[in-house]
Amino acid sequence: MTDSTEDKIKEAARKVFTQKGYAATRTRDIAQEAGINLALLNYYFRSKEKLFELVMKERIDELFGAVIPVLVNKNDNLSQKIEKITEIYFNLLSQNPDLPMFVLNEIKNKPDNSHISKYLKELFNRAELQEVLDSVPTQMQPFHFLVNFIGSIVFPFVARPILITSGRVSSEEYLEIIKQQKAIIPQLVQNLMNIKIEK
Amino acid sequence: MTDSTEDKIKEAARKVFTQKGYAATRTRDIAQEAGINLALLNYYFRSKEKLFELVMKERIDELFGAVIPVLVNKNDNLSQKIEKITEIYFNLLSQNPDLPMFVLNEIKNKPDNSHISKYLKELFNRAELQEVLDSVPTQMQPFHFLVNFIGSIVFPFVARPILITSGRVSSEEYLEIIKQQKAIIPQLVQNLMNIKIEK
DNA sequence: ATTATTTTTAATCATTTGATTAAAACATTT
DNA sequence: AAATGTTTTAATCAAATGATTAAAAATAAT
Repeated sequence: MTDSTEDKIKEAARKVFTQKGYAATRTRDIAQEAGINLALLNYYFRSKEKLFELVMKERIDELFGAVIPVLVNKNDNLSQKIEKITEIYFNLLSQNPDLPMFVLNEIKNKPDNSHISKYLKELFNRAELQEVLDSVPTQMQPFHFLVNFIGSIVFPFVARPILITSGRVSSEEYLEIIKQQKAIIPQLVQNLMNIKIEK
Repeated sequence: MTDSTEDKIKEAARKVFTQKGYAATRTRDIAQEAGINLALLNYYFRSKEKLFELVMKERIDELFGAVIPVLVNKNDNLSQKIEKITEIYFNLLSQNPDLPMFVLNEIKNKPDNSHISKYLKELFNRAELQEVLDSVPTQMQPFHFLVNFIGSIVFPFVARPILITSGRVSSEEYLEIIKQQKAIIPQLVQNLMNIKIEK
């Protein structure tokens, strides 16, 4: 617990921004969460906006960067990669259920933030990604395949608030759904590769 | 174009709230969008919060209510219902791409708003829904099936901002993905029903 | 036409909010 | 220990924001 003040603020910002989103977050919330004087936030990070961009980059890294090592690894074949990515994502999202919604929503809200969009472009245009996508035996566009694969992982997490709030699913049942979803992903992906596209 | 003042405000609120979310929306934005004096917003709707709840209910209705008639219709069998629901959703979301993210996000942000949660509970606990779910021949929980079905429709829309901003997909290519996604939904759903669950 | 009622406006209020400042407290160097 | 540099605090600012008010304008009722 001997975090530097700077780290305490960044950590608090990460938590509050992710939970409430940029617009609903008050710099005072962050200061309180970090247990520091409000002025220190500006002393270390200049502005709410700057602090946000920092956090946002880190969260994007967390969400997308985690799979890069797997994609790059030449020892794994496609189905091994898919298995590992699934494993990584279910762990990551179980620990950070708000993460995907946060990133999706903030990118939607500020699509023209140059820092962030530049960062995203770099991540999504890496040669390694293209290489793996090219190796997918599918009739649909490889990127379309990716959307479905990732969607089947992410959507149950994004939909959690509505499932719980609707009262249709208890917290325990929700966990059961997540667990089962993880188990069936290999089948879902296999089925995806067998999808027939009519020309 | 002879909308009443009240309707003009509600329409503007619907637009701005959906686009920017509750927290980022300024009542002045709504007033300007509606072309009315700011005070009229409070005159007709008391507060930002009240106006928001009104809009939110309508949007929830739009997002979930549209499929009720299809579910209820006794003349259609399951695959016909799925086909019709797919059709309805792709049309709805093509016209309202921000709608699902808005609803998902705001419910996440205010899960304990009593009005809204009560409304959601009613929608999700209708007997008709249960009846249809019970008719799905699947090894997974019927509600889990629903999450995957709806996810394969909604996720491509939720992911749009990130796909476009990443530069990996042009607007035209995105439309192509959506179009193809719609076309393969019957296969996806069929595959879903064939998923094997190990006990 | 006059009065009453409803709708609209401009001005203003009280809070909230992001940010700054000047001084204090603390740490480091000489 | 004195001087210098860094971090922290309390107080404050200016702008933004949701909301109200009192008067004006428009509409309806008598």
